[in-house]
Amino acid sequence: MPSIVLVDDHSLLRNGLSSLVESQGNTVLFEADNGKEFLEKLDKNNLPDIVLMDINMPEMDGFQTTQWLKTNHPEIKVLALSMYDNETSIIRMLKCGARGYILKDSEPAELKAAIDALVNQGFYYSDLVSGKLMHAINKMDDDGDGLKTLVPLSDRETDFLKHSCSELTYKEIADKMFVSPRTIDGYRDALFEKLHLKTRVGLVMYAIKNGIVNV
Amino acid sequence: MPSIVLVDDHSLLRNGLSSLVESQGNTVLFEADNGKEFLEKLDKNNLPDIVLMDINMPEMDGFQTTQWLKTNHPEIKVLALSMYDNETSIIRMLKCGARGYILKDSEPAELKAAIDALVNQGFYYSDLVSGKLMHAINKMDDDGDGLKTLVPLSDRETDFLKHSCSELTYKEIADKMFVSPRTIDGYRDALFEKLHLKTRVGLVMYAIKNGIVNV
DNA sequence: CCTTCCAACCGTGTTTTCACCCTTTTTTAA
DNA sequence: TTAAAAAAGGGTGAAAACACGGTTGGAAGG
Repeated sequence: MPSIVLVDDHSLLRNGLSSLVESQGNTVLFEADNGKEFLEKLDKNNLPDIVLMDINMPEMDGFQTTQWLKTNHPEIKVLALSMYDNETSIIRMLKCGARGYILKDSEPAELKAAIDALVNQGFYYSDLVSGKLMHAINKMDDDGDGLKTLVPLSDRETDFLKHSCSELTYKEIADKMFVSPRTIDGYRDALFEKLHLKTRVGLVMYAIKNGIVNV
Repeated sequence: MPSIVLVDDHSLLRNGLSSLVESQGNTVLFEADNGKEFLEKLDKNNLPDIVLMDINMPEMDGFQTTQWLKTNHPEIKVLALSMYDNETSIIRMLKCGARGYILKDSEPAELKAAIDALVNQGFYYSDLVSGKLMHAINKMDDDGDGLKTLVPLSDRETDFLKHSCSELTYKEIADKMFVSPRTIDGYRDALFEKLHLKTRVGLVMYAIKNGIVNV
């Protein structure tokens, strides 16, 4: 009987999920509202087999938390649970050490299948995940830049990206970030290059899809 | 024992929610994936007391479905269930006839309180909703335009808004919509006016927050 | 019938955004 | 410790976005 921990900031979903996975024959060790709370509640003498991990959370998100688990408790298997099926999130989550990825609009049967697969085979790659992986690999070949989908953004760039999702002009953003407008130009151009975009709207959509800003 | 129907496209959440509300002493009549499915499943001889209604759904969203219920079965009480706490959604949902509005990250206790309130008093206005309503009223006084938050957009404007959430230039959008770039200018200016915005990024953020485009 | 309203369209001018090419300073890594 | 990379700042010009003030033609209502 696999022991499971739920990490998600939507407590209605989390509670419901809790009864669901228990009815499917699992034990829920505890629940946490976000990554930070999860770390606090984690008991070294009673570790879970599986963590059902949301991605977008306040305080400490799914990427960070999964990464932490990868280095500190690699034996704990993470099943990512997300609202969205965008490629970058999937790839990034797998990069951080997740063993599977399912959407919140999956059927309960798929959740069960995923948990079983994690217990028995150690991983669960749904058609969705396989498809996205395949697509990502194809794109890698296209532009010879395999890192494309998982470009790390610097703190300043992330900060700039957040400010871009507003009606501020670049000059105003420069003021808020205490740098010259030219520097902002630099951040923007760097992001255009990295993310293969060409307009500010593109930046905004990227930031939202990847949870850099919260809508 | 109040009978309840769940309408939400995230079946994991829906299933979990189902066991949760049953454990709280309610009957779940049925579940539906979206508004359209809900209408199909609705049995005139066995109507629910309460509908737990998600807002963002494919096919037919929470606004439309609630509106339909308001005209066809006003005795059925709708409790809106949303990810986001943005004012326009709340106001619009109440306008459509919802008797309450709770967030998906509420505690189960709040869900129970809301359902009880709907049964006993016919409505549930949480602090969140009251606060937003108050704020909306204050803003009404500010600009003398009470309709501000619930401006109806024309089909063409909505269409334009969707296209705006891309890297297309206005000229390219004009081509796609088979009108002159000047007309697009007009749509944009009209939306700026209606929504109190001044940049394209503002439009994009509005479209996303109000579910006009799906991320 | 006339007026009002609205959608579509037009012109002009300013501001913002984007592209491209550049230097200096600081940090990182071989 | 020296080479390379990253971060910051810069200039110019073209393209896109925005502001404002118009025109036209058709539908709705007094």
